[in-house]
Amino acid sequence: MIGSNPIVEALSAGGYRMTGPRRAVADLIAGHDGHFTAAELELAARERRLDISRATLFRALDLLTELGVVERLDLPTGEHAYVPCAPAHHHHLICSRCGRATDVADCGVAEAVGEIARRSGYRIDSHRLELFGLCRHCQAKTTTDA
Amino acid sequence: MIGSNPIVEALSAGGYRMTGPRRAVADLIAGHDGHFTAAELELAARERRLDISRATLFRALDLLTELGVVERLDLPTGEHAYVPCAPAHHHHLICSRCGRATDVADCGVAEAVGEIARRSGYRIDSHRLELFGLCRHCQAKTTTDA
DNA sequence: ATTTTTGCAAACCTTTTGCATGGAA
DNA sequence: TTCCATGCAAAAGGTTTGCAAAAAT
Repeated sequence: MIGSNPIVEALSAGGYRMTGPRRAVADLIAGHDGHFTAAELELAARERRLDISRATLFRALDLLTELGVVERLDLPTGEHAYVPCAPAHHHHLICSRCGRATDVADCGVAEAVGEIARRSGYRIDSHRLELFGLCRHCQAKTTTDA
Repeated sequence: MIGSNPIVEALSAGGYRMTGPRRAVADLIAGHDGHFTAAELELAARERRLDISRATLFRALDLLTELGVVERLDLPTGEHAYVPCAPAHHHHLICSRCGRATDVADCGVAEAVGEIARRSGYRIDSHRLELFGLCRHCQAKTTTDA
């Protein structure tokens, strides 16, 4: 967990100052592989006695979203959550149980989108696909632990 | 605009009471073919001197969402919006300029989703695809009127 | 030294809730 | 007449902002 953190790297690559709070947020996120809400992150920070004000936390999340190392997504419940991810186009596959998010390559989505464009006459500029289900691990554990 | 309104129908089919506010919301939505936020709908109601309290408006939107005649979606900006739609699985193609939303049939998305499931090992329970672009009409009007 | 970032606290915006009143069936 | 739905107003979230102090370059 010590060592290169892609988020830290993105910050310095972007010319942003490396501050305590930002580093803390970066580490918090890096040590977390599911999606998380701002509130959850705040709680995690408090538990580890990292003192980050809410405003700073939101500002950091905004920044990281802009840098593309984190993406904001909308859960089916309407909650806003964030997932760490590589700054490239991809889709998110989210486990409804453990919250783990996996980046998904295209797998034919682009083609389908092209077909939709053709049929509708729209010029499609962007699309967002969010997939929800159970990861392999959680399927195996049937409905055991929380 | 007088006559059958699918929203009104869905309400009565669902066994809900047909009240003034609900009818007003139904008409407001039916007379609007783009997406809209709760705030926009509230404004529209006020302009037409329809007196609907905010609480009622939100309650109506919830109800209509449950009935599946309206769907809540998340714009790229993070705003919550609603679109009127048929109660079946489909995707939304949204014009970034005029806000009009079109329901889109599958066009190969299901296959792509299947492929993603196969490769990832996830059991995919649901997915949501939102497409953003310019409708034919707005493409034609290049960048003219708002 | 300069510029960015932070923390605080208040403001804001959106959505929800409790409860008494009013309206549909 | 009996429930369901509404309005109000307050509360509850979630997120943003202004500004002075603190920290990074």
